[in-house]
Amino acid sequence: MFTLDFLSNNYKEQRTAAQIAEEAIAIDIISGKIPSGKRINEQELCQKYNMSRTPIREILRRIEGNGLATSILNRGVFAVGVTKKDIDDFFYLKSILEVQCVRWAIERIEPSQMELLEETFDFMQFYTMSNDLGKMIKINDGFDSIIYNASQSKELESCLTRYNFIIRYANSDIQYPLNYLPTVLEEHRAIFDAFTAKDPEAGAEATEIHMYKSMLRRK
Amino acid sequence: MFTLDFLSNNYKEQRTAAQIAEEAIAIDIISGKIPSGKRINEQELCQKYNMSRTPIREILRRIEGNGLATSILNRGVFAVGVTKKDIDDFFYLKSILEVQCVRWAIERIEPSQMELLEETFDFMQFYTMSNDLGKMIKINDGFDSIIYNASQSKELESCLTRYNFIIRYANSDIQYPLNYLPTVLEEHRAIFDAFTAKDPEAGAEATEIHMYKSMLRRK
DNA sequence: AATGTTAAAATTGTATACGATTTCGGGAGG
DNA sequence: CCTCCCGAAATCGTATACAATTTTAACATT
Repeated sequence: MFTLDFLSNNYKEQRTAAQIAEEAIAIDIISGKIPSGKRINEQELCQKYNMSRTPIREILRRIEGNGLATSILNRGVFAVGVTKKDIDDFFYLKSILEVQCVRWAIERIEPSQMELLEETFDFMQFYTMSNDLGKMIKINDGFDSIIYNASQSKELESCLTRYNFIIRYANSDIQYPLNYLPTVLEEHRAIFDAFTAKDPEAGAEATEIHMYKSMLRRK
Repeated sequence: MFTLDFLSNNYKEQRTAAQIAEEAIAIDIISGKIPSGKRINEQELCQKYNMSRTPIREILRRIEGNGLATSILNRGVFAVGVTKKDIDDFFYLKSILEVQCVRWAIERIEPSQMELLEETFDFMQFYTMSNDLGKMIKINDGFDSIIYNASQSKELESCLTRYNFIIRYANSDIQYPLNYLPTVLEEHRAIFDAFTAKDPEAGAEATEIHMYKSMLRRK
């Protein structure tokens, strides 16, 4: 039925146990379940995720590479948490980078991606009418990731994906006012229209407005 | 003699063999010595850096976390190179982020950091007079890193540091015109003046100009 | 009580071993 | 000559072993 992967609930990428554990550990650090600065004990993780130290250590190195931990020689790896201020920074940087992302995406988007974006926007209209918040949140993410991809900038895409991941799990909740769905639809429509008009500056401006209003919706 | 660490040649952080190997491998990927997409053989690295597979694999995981490699289950890790277009992106993103960085730095800088910045700018004037390009390049980096630090944004600091690292080793050479030193000094003076005047918007504008001219100086 | 010492326990860093999977190359069959 | 199959070699992922370092906790000294 759906041509858009991210709408399907059953859709799951094949992931190894190590990848699952990595995401879980990353979320634990971001959410503060593992407190910032705390030494992360390898043995505990071995027991918790039922693996030997070798894969656990590799996971920790990857997390370190992602900036969520630092290691000190012979003393282990320490969680690097995400403070309230960090989240503010991430939001601000996200808004700056999304503006540039939309600008590039409008300049560089390919026909197949444009089709996907059109299809996605149709779904957004549909879910706004049917008042389905859950589906809407999901498809918003899909809308964003198409744009990230269309920008053809690996760096922008990975930065923004990372920011969204951190923002999501750092319990920085969002207020959903009563008219949230139609409001956000109109914000997206402005961006979408800039894509159909192939007008990067209009897209940048619409994104700036959307980002500003998103920040206001934060608790 | 020097109170500024980064001016001393003998100054070297204590680093483990693994950290040295990691940087070397990262540079090999960035510079293209390890071609993009090539599978990275663990055994070869073991021989080259004289370690067993365990630490080599951990290094590769960290590099993976930094986006310079991807791994495919049971097939190994593959270099993710930096294309000419990637460098263009990095330059562009760097200029956007440095503008914000200066804005925040002027808002947030602490007295001790301001002293350091003043001291550093004095050295810049001195090395411009004595026409010492090598020292000037070094102290420019120092000037930048003080500002990165003063922005009090971990994310900005790590992003910009990474961009500079990649730009440096991706053989994207810079042209040094005859009047390079005095020209760049004036660009920096405009930024420095904004710090003394505590005027974030003036700093942002001066940085935008500086970034724009830096991009023009690229080959 | 506070401080310094020291030996045991815990933890990290590295090497090695081994099963599982992939890659490679030669030979059979078309 | 090309394709397919299959066994050997190479390579990867994980477990385990052991050396090096740090942490701890008890004890002695002041």
